[in-house]
Amino acid sequence: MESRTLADQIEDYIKRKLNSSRDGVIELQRQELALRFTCVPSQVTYVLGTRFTLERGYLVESRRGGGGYIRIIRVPLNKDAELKEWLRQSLGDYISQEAAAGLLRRMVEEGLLTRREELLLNAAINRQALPLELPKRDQVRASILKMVVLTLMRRDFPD
Amino acid sequence: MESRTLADQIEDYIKRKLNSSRDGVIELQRQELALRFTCVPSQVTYVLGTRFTLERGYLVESRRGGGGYIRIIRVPLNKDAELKEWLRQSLGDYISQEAAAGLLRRMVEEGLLTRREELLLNAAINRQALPLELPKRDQVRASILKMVVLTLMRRDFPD
DNA sequence: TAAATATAGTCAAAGAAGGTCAAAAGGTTA
DNA sequence: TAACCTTTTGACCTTCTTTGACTATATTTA
Repeated sequence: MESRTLADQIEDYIKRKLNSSRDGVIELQRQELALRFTCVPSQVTYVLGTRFTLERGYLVESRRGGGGYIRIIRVPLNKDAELKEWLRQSLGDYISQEAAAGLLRRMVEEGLLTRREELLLNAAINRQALPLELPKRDQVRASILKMVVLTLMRRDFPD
Repeated sequence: MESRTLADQIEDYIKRKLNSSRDGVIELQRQELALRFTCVPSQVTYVLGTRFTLERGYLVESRRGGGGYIRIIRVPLNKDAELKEWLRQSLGDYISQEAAAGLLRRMVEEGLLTRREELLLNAAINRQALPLELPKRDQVRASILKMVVLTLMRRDFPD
């Protein structure tokens, strides 16, 4: 498994908790997590800031002071207008390999792509697959992804 | 046969590790290898870039920062000399959209790809998805397809 | 209500990888 | 030997993680 760093472990822990919550919402306390993983509290903040972003489909709310908490909400994307809007916004004229991989991963999580499809498309937009200089490479990648998304949204695309 | 440059030794070492791995996937750390061979880390990068290429049937992934690693994946092409030859011939350095579509279709017929995967990959290598001038476009298409095929042949690729 | 307590947030520095690029060194070949 | 290709090195860059000092805000208590 991919829990090489503390941050990865904390990420996994949170995701497990989210999975076992019925409504995709959990609350936790920063200090408690820090104790559980023997780290400074800001480590938790780091994990939230890098892994539980809106781009990746999470909303994080919190409150300070006594009785404070951090609430993590998995944001569902309902297959239509929202999804298109999200894709339109995420997919600019240029996109890095990392951002593209993030988009594909999200699509898998939303049930739009299978794991196999993700791997194949990741291969197709991989740096090594696009022997181009840098502004151009990110541009072509964005172009490919747009086409893929359009295809995916065609009425006659198979389930 | 006694070339024995440092690069050759490192190459051999990595290949031995790959051989003794169960699934043709290993992970290593650049710095660790550099220490083992008493060389600068970029020497390892050089070996990877010259010996563990797509053409030779290897995929290389990596991650920076704490917990960083280099993952080397060997695609078992030798398993199937025919397939290898077929790919070498069909999939040259350049390939047209039509020929590429033919390959994908063939792969579906062989049970290597699903219909959905074919549609998505066709979208990805479509003329419109590759805003490039003509010699280049066919070259990038060939590159993408190679990457996709290699990915498909990874031992750890899901059924 | 003021002070104490309990949380969470921010930010920058330090640490831990890997990447890039070009020059120097070493080999091969015409 | 000159030209060319491959290997070796090192300086510098980018990305990601960990840590801690300091800040902000909410609740509880005196």
